[in-house]
Amino acid sequence: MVRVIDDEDRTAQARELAELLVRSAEESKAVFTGTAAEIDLPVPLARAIVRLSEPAPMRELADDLACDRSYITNLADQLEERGLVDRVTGTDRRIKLLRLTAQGQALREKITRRVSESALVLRRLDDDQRAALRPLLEALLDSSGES
Amino acid sequence: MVRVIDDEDRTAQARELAELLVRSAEESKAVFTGTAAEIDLPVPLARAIVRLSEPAPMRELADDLACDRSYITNLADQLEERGLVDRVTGTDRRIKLLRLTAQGQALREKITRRVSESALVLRRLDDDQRAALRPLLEALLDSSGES
DNA sequence: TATTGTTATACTCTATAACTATA
DNA sequence: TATAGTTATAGAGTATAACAATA
Repeated sequence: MVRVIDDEDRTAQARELAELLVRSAEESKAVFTGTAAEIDLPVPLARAIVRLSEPAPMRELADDLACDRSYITNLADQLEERGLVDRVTGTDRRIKLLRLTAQGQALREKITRRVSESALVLRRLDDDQRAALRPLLEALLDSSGES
Repeated sequence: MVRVIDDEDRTAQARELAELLVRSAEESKAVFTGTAAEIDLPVPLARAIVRLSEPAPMRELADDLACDRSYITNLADQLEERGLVDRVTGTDRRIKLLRLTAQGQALREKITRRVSESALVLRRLDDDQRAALRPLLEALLDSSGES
């Protein structure tokens, strides 16, 4: 008895799989959201802090977070108000680096530690499962085979 | 030579994996977003239409889409303006069912067909890869092992 | 009294366009 | 003239609270 998968089945199953994928990612993101909430920090600010492992030009942050420069100004203002970053003028005086304050660094460590501890990929998958998952996601993301 | 994975490695790799997962889902969602754009329909309206395979109480839709009842009213207004749904009073007269019009149904079919055709899980993974991916995502989502 | 849907309002996230300062 | 950041403004998406109708 040969296992045959016709196109209709395949499509229906693919849809289910895509939904699973999106839900998995959403649950994973929920861990981050929850951590940010515990710390009483809006998610966008938390995301910015995590990227600031070292001082970075605002422009660079805009590229990293895939958003407009003006929005980074907005985030920087909020982070500054909370005493979490300083703006440091660069040697090219047009550039401003965002640098975590001591308080900002402490918060960054807290966030990354908590997120790591509760990451779903750690809590729900074992080493083998993680090893199996990676190449599949890489194949999914690999745009070299783009149609 | 034994392959040892210490905790620090594991955490770093898990973070990478979580990022891959989120990016995969985002690319998958981008397919949906692109389809909605082609059809000139805001994403939330497209999502609602997809759920309406058959008439459903607004309340139910709110549960499905995990949002507030008032927001469903908002969506329903927009869908109605576009001639894509009707509001049908239920036998319990408090309830209103959202029902796709002929035009709405046609649009729904167009959306689901296009999304299926361009789904990343179909275009980038083969049958075996999809079969391997599913149980991993299920393990990730399985909350029975919740801590 | 509890539930469904509606209204008015407001908040969060993010972008666009025009601007200033520096290069 | 091109680039970095800023300002003012606007838009999308979504929620909260108070309300009306029905159960």
